[in-house]
Amino acid sequence: MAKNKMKPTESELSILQFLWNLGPSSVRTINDELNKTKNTGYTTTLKIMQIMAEKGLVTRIKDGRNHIYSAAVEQQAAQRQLLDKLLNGVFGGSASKLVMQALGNHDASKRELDEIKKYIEELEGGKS
Amino acid sequence: MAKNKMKPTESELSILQFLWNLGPSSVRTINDELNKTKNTGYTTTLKIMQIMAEKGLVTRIKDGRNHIYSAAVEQQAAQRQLLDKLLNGVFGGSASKLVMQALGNHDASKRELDEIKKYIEELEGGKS
DNA sequence: TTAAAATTACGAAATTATTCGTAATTAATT
DNA sequence: AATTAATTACGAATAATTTCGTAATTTTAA
Repeated sequence: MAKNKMKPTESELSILQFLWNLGPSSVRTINDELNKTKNTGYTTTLKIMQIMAEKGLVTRIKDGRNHIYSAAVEQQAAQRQLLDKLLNGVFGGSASKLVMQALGNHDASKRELDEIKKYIEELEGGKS
Repeated sequence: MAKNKMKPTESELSILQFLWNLGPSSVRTINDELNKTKNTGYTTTLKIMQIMAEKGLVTRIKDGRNHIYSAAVEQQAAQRQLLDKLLNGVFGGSASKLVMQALGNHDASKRELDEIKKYIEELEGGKS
């Protein structure tokens, strides 16, 4: 099983986040991380990571007795997928509503706001 | 029945979306809407809405032979909760990353971009 | 070299979510 | 009133996801 556009489940996503942040990691490492916030059995984590490998969400190599897993989907792709889901799920597809809500609630710094403004101007460059 | 903070499932969210947009509606109405994009049996929709009532996600009143359902969670509350989760979950808490990704992927119109820019300037007003 | 410890493989149980069939109920129509 | 049509209630089938027990394998240590 290796085809693209496989959509990660909730718990697959939380494992991917660790792989993105920590880089290639063993099951043990990931399971330890998970257990900082949620009690999860080792074989549970293992199983999910094995399933992820079947789906092509991660790759793995042997290293001694361990397997070392690496994310095989780009963080950006996952961000995009979740953003889509949120956008259509609860913002009625309006990106600008989402954006304004995000900015309003989360109090970005002036520098961030300037960055975004600049980015918008770039986007508008290709539009006007 | 149950208390708040119930997290809607995927299909519950799509029903909430219609209730938010259309206001209080019968099962028939919602099912018709759903069937514009996805083939869904009437009793399936009914069942999910009944479950939502048990969870307290919707309320309902009798109207003749029908029940009329209303969203019992505010759209904004749901937006904010899910946005927070996404932000901290996959965007490392960076609202600007999220915003730029949203704008980049979803190709807002020039008018929308202008609106957002204006909104940013308002926000900056209270910051400079 | 054997025993202990850690890891992987496998399968199946448990949980959660979705779908739908059928019976019971209610309202409208004749 | 009797028939028909629509809706609700209920329960169970299906599907998807998560969890975990146990056996097999591999490495480390005694």
